[in-house]
Amino acid sequence: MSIQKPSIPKGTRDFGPSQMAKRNYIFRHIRSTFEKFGFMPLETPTMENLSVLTGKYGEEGDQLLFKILNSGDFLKDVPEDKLKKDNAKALTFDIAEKGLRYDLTVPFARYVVMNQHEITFPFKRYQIQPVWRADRPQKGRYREFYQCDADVVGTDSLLCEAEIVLMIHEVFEKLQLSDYAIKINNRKILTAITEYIGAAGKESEFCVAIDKLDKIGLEKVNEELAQRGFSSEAIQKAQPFIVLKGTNEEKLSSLQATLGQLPSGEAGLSELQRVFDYLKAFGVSIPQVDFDITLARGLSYYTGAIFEVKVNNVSIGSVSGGGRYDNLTGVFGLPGVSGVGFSFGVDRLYDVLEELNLFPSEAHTSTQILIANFDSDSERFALPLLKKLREAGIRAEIFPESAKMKKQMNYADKKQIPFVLMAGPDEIASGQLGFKNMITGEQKALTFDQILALFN
RNA sequence: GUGGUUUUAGCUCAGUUGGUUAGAGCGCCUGAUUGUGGUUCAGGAGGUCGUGGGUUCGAGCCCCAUAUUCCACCCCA
Repeated sequence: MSIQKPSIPKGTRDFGPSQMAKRNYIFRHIRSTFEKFGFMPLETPTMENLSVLTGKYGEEGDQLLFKILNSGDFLKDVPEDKLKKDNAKALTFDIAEKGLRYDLTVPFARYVVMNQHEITFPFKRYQIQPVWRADRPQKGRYREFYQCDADVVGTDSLLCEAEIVLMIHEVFEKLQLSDYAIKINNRKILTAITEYIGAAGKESEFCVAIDKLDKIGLEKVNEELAQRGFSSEAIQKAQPFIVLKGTNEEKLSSLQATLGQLPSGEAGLSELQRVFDYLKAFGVSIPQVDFDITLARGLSYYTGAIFEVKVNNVSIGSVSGGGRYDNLTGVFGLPGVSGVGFSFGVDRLYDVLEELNLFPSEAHTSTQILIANFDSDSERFALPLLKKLREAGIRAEIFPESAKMKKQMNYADKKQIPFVLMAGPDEIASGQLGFKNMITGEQKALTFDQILALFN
């Protein structure tokens, strides 16, 4: 057998100990925030039946699904005529009946429908699991990445939207991020705009174009609108909306005169107003909240509020996003359940914190005390001490063999272990153990109880 | 999915028009120092030049294929 070079699939990564320490630092803060706001954990299978996943993310999304090849002779029951060349698409559902989850929201909706009789509504759940997308990878864009979702289903209350903003704010505060924007908009407002400019029904084309304003500028956006079949009159009428400026309140009131006349506009504007009112009622001021009329978001299931969070001055895209979906469970046979949720992208948050150098040194939690191993007698002497250290809640380990002191010290240094405990023949005889601080290099002779007392 | 880009030691990178034995810094190992890391000094190991083909007397360098990285589009966390 020839030796093969080991490799991992495109767009996936290994996470070593120091990376895991930093990732766990992010997970910790997100999880504790979700729990503080009353969300309960949920996990769903890595793979779903393909029929659960398809058709939920638009045509583009379906193409990004990873499909799982059926076991056994997967061609056995495929009709002859489907096996022709250039027929891969039609063949897909015959040879793959399962797929890897693309996000956490659709599996959640599936779970809600399957467990509707046990669930007490409103149902608040959080879910931290990896998702897979057959995207072309780039920086900050992976084929396997973690999402941290929090959703509430079974209530229309806009209090949920306000609490989502609060949770984002809290997590970012804990991660010491302050220069970011929580962009918020409402699908109903976008609908109203297309109606107002006389292009009703062309909402998604409109969204795709204006979503790029930041990136390509007004002129190109207008070009794109024209390309997508908007009349010059419609584009003209859309201008005031695209370039809308001012505070969130100013934007809302200036839109009242135009979009407020339309039912969808009225609904969208008042919903947004309610969210702002709730935030005010909480007594917090979150200057990062920005009503951005050009925020669109691609996922087709959003119907009300939409969110997106972007950290400023970094090379990474949005790190969080979400919105309200009025009828996600409808396709699974449970109509009339409204939900709202959002998701943190841990992998992108990681890249952001790394780029801004914001990981605290406490992010690495390693061993606190290493016990040096001199010989078999000292090893035997040390084991009860090691047990006592651990019982006191101290992260401790003994070097597993009586290697050269140089090697053991080097091990402690590389692993960033702050203290080394010396209990060799001399120390055992005198009862005074050597306790070395690896940061200062200072070494003291102390009894074991004195050492324990330092960590109480 | 479309177009481009990257790949040479563990890491970051040099490598001339195709020409002998492919280099550096850092890291790693050994010793100075058989009970002390991080500093210093001396020595050492480590490469199928992403992979598979091709052109050539001769390929790290040219050609083809493929993988991978990153970028733009598309879309998104």
